[in-house]
Amino acid sequence: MADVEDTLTNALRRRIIDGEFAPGTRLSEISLAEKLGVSRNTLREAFRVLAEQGLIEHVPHRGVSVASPGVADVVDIYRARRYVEPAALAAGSPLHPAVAAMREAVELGEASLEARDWRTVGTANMAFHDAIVALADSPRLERLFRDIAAELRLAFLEIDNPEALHAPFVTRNRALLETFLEHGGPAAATELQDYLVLSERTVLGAFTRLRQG
Amino acid sequence: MADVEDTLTNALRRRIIDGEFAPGTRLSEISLAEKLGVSRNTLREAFRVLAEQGLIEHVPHRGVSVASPGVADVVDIYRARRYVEPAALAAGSPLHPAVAAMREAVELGEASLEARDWRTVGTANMAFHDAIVALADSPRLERLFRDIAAELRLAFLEIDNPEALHAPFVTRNRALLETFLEHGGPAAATELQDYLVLSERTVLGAFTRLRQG
DNA sequence: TGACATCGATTGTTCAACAATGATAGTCGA
DNA sequence: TCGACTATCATTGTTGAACAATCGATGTCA
Repeated sequence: MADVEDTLTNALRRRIIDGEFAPGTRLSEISLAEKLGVSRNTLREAFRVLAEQGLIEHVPHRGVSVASPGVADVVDIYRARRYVEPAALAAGSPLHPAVAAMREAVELGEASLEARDWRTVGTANMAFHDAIVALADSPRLERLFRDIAAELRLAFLEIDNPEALHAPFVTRNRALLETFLEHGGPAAATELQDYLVLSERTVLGAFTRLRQG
Repeated sequence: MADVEDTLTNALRRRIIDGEFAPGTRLSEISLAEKLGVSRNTLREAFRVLAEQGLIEHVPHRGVSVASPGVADVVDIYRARRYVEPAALAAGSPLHPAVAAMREAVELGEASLEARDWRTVGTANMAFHDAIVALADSPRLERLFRDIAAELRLAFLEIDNPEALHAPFVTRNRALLETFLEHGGPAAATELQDYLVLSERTVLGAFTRLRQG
């Protein structure tokens, strides 16, 4: 299964994150297996992995569906982010290789902002925060962030107003990087705390508006 | 699979954590499936879940074996713990339901210490820290801790000197709980930082001695 | 209208088979 | 004798079909 299924798991993961299957979509074993050209058993193994990662939801005897994070999930995701990201930034070294990734993400975000390519702006924002977590040099924390970042992407898909969601943070990413390099990790960590509060508020606001109208 | 396999996954998980399969043990699909009375396919699905949780290691075409955490893993596990536990304690409320769980864990640890039941002492210690994480009210952080706690148990199994590993921390748990209740979260968080450093050093020391002879 | 029984579709699970891969053992040559 | 090579074999990866178990929907009846 490592051959076909590892590929299969990644392929499915990418397609879900890319929004090919909208959040909440039921994933039928039979039809999806046929569509992907694999057997039901192989597909089910991939399902278990993705369910464990929180990307799909598995209800016994009712099948799996793409996760559709709610307000509680978003709140918890940001709570987890506030536990990890500021601390990683505070303790991070400006000489760490991940700093280059941070800079690249900032620049990609700025370029995509100008091109009004909101999808890529969102990807760049996530890459920026991924790089922040990478400062901690902890595979386990990176894996946690990878999973919650994927969940957050699903939440973004539900909202479907990428400009409001991603655009405001390109400037903040640049500023945060400069604070980190010029004033050090602790100062940047404080700034990131506010950043995350604002980001959470933006997402939750969009969610609330979604429910009302 | 939810019926048989959810049970199956939990059963396997428990047996691994309990040390029925020593760290590093190869788990043959055929023989284990026969032993457990399930089919290979069903067992493989459980394997995927446990592999995702870090309890077993999966090498393509070579099967799965019980994880045997090394020094790097222990270091990373404690790094992750230092990111989560002190912050959870610092922000935790003394009125939180998890405080009762903390107290119960302390008392169970003290009783088991007197009975020289090191296995239960270890379980109680883990329950104590689990309760600390529960203070954060974050399902995702709890899941992270659940996984790394299980890995840590495997590391303990490798060392196999439960008294030195668990006994010293019963007193510290009691002290930490009292600090939390009497002087508040931040003070307790500071104490927990030192606690975790000491704990890590204890485990790593035992590991090093293990390699040398 | 609402409770109930029936039906159908899907999931849960098993089994048997075969391809692909990795490890092992045995062979050959230097 | 030793090392490289090859053949063999056991195990994993994957498939397809089959059947039981369960859920949801449909339709029936009071």
